Amino acid sequence: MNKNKLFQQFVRFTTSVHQVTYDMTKEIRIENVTTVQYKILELITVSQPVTLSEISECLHLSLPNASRELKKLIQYQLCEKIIDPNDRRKFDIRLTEEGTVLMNKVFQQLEINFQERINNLSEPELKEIQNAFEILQTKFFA
Amino acid sequence: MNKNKLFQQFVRFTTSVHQVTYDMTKEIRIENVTTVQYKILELITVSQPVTLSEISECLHLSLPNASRELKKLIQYQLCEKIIDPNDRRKFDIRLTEEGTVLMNKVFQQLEINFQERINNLSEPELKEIQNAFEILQTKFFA
DNA sequence: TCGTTTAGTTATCTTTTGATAACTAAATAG
DNA sequence: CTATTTAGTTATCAAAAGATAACTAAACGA
Repeated sequence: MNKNKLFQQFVRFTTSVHQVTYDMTKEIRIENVTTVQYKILELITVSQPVTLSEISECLHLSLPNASRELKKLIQYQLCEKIIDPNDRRKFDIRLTEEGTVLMNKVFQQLEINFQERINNLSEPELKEIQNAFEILQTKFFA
Repeated sequence: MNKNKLFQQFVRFTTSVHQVTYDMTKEIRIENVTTVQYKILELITVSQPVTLSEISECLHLSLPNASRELKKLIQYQLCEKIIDPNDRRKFDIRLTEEGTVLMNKVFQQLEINFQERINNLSEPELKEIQNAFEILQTKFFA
């Protein structure tokens, strides 16, 4: 196996992934919510409940900056803190009712964009793609 | 095929890709070069020669902002304009000697990071990965 | 030739993001 | 019980990135 060729393929591939995910999300813009704030919402949505430290780590934000941005999302009533009874320094963060409704809409739109992309593919092709996701996820992007 | 499951797999997958590419590039920091400027350098490197409009479009920068950032890269002598003789409004952008040396180093480092990731994989696994890249690139992220 | 479009520039302003210091309050460890 | 660590906050400053208006100069089209 030519590992340099594989590397070049990897570079092209990741570029495409970034391009496509950008295109799929670019139309999604929530009022008053900046890019970073949206990323936080996305993270909460998929791994709720989450602590501030986790947000900070996953999104590579300093704790002060994560705290500041979260504060705004709480002001907008899109998420809320639930203090951990076992450790009152910590708290879990969840979407509010309103935030849940909003993020459901967002993910529905995302899924529509996704379905459009795979619309013209045959059943065996879909199987291939599923398989490819799985292989890369477990063996490379683990 | 359960398309909703596939969508969820896609979401997890793209998250991982972003995570891994972030980790692989985070240590790379060129003096005085900001994130956007680095993105521009990367683009020039892989698709040289390139026009300002192409940079603007590919990186989703307005033309004025792209122009401003490019100007700085030219000041740092990392790239240069080559005016198109057929259309003197346009120009091609290329890396300078110095820029080429720098970006070679960057890509070498990237490749080292990449090789480390695939180090523990067997030859058949590498083949699988190569195949997975190819399928996703041609059938999904095209 | 003249108006229009294209490609890019310059200047300016705002918003967003990043960094850091100094802080509180709770938990934990010796 | 005290010292330290952990988890997060608040305030402040600086840098980066985004948006827009007004511009130049070349090319193009009728």
